[in-house]
Amino acid sequence: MGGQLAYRLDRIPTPPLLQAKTSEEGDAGLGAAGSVLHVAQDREIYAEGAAASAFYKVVAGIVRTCKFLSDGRRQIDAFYRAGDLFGIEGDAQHSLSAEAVSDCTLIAYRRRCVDAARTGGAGVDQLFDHLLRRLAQTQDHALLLGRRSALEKVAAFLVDWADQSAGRKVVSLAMTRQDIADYLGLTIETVSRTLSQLERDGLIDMPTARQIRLADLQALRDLNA
Amino acid sequence: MGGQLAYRLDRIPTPPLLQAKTSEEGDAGLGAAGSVLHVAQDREIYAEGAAASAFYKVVAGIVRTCKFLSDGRRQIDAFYRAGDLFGIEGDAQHSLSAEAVSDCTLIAYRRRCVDAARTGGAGVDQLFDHLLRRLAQTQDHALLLGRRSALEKVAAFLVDWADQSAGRKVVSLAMTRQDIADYLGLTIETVSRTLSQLERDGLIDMPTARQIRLADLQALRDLNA
DNA sequence: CGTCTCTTTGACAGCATTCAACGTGTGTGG
DNA sequence: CCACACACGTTGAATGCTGTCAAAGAGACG
Repeated sequence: MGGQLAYRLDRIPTPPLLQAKTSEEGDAGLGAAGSVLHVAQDREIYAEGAAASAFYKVVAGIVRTCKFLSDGRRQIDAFYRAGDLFGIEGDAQHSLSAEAVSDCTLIAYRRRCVDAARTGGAGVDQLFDHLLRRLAQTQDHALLLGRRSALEKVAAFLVDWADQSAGRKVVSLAMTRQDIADYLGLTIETVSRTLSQLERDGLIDMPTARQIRLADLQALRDLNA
Repeated sequence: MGGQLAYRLDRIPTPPLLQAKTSEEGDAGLGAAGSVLHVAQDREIYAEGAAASAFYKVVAGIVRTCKFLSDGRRQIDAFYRAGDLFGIEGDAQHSLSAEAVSDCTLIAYRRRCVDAARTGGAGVDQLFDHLLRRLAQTQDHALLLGRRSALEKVAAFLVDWADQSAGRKVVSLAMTRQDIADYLGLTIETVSRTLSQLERDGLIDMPTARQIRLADLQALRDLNA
């Protein structure tokens, strides 16, 4: 567990640089104005511990939220896709950092929308739903991290990602093997080996490394009985 | 990962049997009446998937919430102590099961208190805080499960538990080694071995298996840099 | 004092990691 | 158009951490 240091520290992204555009637009759901911004691939959106002055909605692209240990080990908490909210905090500070997996378009909302909702304003219900769903997802993730084998983890990841991809059987992975590994609590090599094994066993096809066809979706699901 | 089946299935608790007393008492915080009930050690409070008709506050004793895989593998999500709330769900069903680690006294609140709060009623703020705190804790737990070694996990558990025990240096563990293992994503043997190693190294003393004195709290904290 | 559960310890096996080398794909410049 | 660099991904060999299987120790309780 020691040798990851130099290796992993290399991967820590550059400081935040939000190339915000000045456009403003309303948002029916939250009833609050938000400013659109673009973030380049691998750029940090906010750091763990940074002031939580805003939260975000993904318009396009993929976002990851993660935590780091002091020696560079990383745990990805979640990937966010178009339509997802992230960065809502109770504290004044963000408890995770957020980074762009691919080039992203986001809408930033002012934090006080959350505070307003908490005291009974509009959007309470929506925020509640979001928090409850995130909590349930994080609990499922903990079960996966604590009690599943590498094979089960990778299968679960593929099935989840496929479900979110409108049920299509070919999933396009926006993230690297390193991202997948840090999401599943594995190493990049184990992820790669496990995918190869799934392909040998006929459960998946990999036309390219980032394009995965789920040839036997049922078998993949069964791995997570 | 296979041989756990028969072994683990033995540990699944008996069906719910809430020996509710008929007393009623007001609760200043939530502004809602709750009924007091007692649950014996290892009894189930509610099952995963059961109707979430109520949520609970711990008056005395320790509660665990957990998830099971179909083969009996268990992941404990959290331990709750006097004053803690648990069982608040967005869905109609509980996403985790809850069990009494020790004999417990609880207050059950009607679920509609949550629904009322969601639509802007009293207690919104309190519920929000609870959810946000739980989410942050679960995210930390995921980092521990995914990226920490056995030694780091056990040290983190002891430090956490000590923090919650009013900072005293001698912690009384209400739970078994099996509970600790299922919380940390380890086996009972690894937990035991790791505790023995910490004792050999002088970081802790174990007068009894359930009484642990943190002899070198700083060193324990340093294990989780 | 025996029984039962919980815990500890030992020996061994196996899965995931580590370390290392080799492919593969893409973009750039000659 | 090809050569090269570079990042990303795959594969192999060996180590090691944690799990598995087994047995013995320690308390609690009747």
